[in-house]
Amino acid sequence: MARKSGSSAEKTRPLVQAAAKRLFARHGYAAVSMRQIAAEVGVQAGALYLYTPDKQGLLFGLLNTHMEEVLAAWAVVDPGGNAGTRLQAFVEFHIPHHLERLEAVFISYMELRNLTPENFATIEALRRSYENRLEDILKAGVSEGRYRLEDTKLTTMAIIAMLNGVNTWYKESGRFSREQVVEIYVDMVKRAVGVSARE
Amino acid sequence: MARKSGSSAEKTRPLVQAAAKRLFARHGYAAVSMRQIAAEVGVQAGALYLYTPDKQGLLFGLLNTHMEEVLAAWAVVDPGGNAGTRLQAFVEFHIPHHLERLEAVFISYMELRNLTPENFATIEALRRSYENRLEDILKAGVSEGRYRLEDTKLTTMAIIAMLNGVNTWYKESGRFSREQVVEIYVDMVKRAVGVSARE
DNA sequence: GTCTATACTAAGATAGAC
DNA sequence: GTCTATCTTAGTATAGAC
Repeated sequence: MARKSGSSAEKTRPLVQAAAKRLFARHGYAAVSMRQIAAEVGVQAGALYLYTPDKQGLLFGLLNTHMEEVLAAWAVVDPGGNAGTRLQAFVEFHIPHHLERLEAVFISYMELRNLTPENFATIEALRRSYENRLEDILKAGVSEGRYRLEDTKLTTMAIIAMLNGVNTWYKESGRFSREQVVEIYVDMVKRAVGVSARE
Repeated sequence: MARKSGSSAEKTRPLVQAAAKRLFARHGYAAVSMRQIAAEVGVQAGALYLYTPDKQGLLFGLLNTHMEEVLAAWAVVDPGGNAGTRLQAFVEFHIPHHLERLEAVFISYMELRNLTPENFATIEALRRSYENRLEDILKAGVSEGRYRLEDTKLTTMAIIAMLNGVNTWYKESGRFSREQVVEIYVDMVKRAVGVSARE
């Protein structure tokens, strides 16, 4: 049953994506050649075109997968309930999730301008969708009279920037464990939205 | 006295830097060719090598100038005195200064990996130096018993990330003026370091 | 499914005329 | 100080053998 020539296609495909992710993250999309990616995988440049229509397709595939994964993962752990609980859960989700995906996150911020306009629009919509998850929490918190903040959109951007910043400096070998970092950021975020640290 | 052939060199040099800045910011260092830069300036590719040893020199020059400018500008406006005054001044300096230099800031974050190791070390040292200006304020604030925060280094990184984030979303045509954004961020930063909004 | 070979285009940098 | 011309290298992508 099924295909005869076992074929290593379904082994090679993920290898191509992994190699592209690693190389794009390290050297940048524009600086990486199809030959380099092929060399990493251990095939010839021409063989890559079995798995992607072109170089752009590799980049878009990575970013699209990454964004959909973030959204799906948050949907799973979102506890619902009051804004206080959800805001804390969001920080506790966001930091470790993104620390686990350093390369994809890096590419997502650096290579947006190398997407075609259509692809850019798709990724941008997903990103906004994720930001809206946070803003909805802040809006709910304001409605509940729980937060004291000037503007939910602006505060959303400030919090996301702060949380994403962790990816740029966190070292596994550093002074803080991930759990400690998360705890400190939970406190900082709560204070930033106008909740006392010990609610 | 002085040179005979008036020469437009001292007019062309800044044009080259400006064109490189604009193009690197828009398309990325790796994606921009010397021919494109030359075309923007209105000279031939070969002529660029009168003003830079190579493409790398253009990138390094931009980043180096940018970082030294930030440090010098803060040194001028740093009010000294107590940490509360200085922290507010830092936020009021940082946001507009960086909004005025969108392209240079963008390049400074995106193109670090395209610097040679030596050049990277130089720029990185300048960047750290700037971060230390903020951390010193936080340390002073802690000594003065003014702030309630877990860790000055980590809080420094969080604040810088938050402030830099403004560059990614601020639009002149948006709902807030720069002054309003600064005011809101001053409040958020003060709360994040553990000071009540109305100190 | 992968390889070799190649068409085509463009890159960074330099030499030498003007 | 700038131009034209060119060297050398490397890029994306495709065709066709195996």
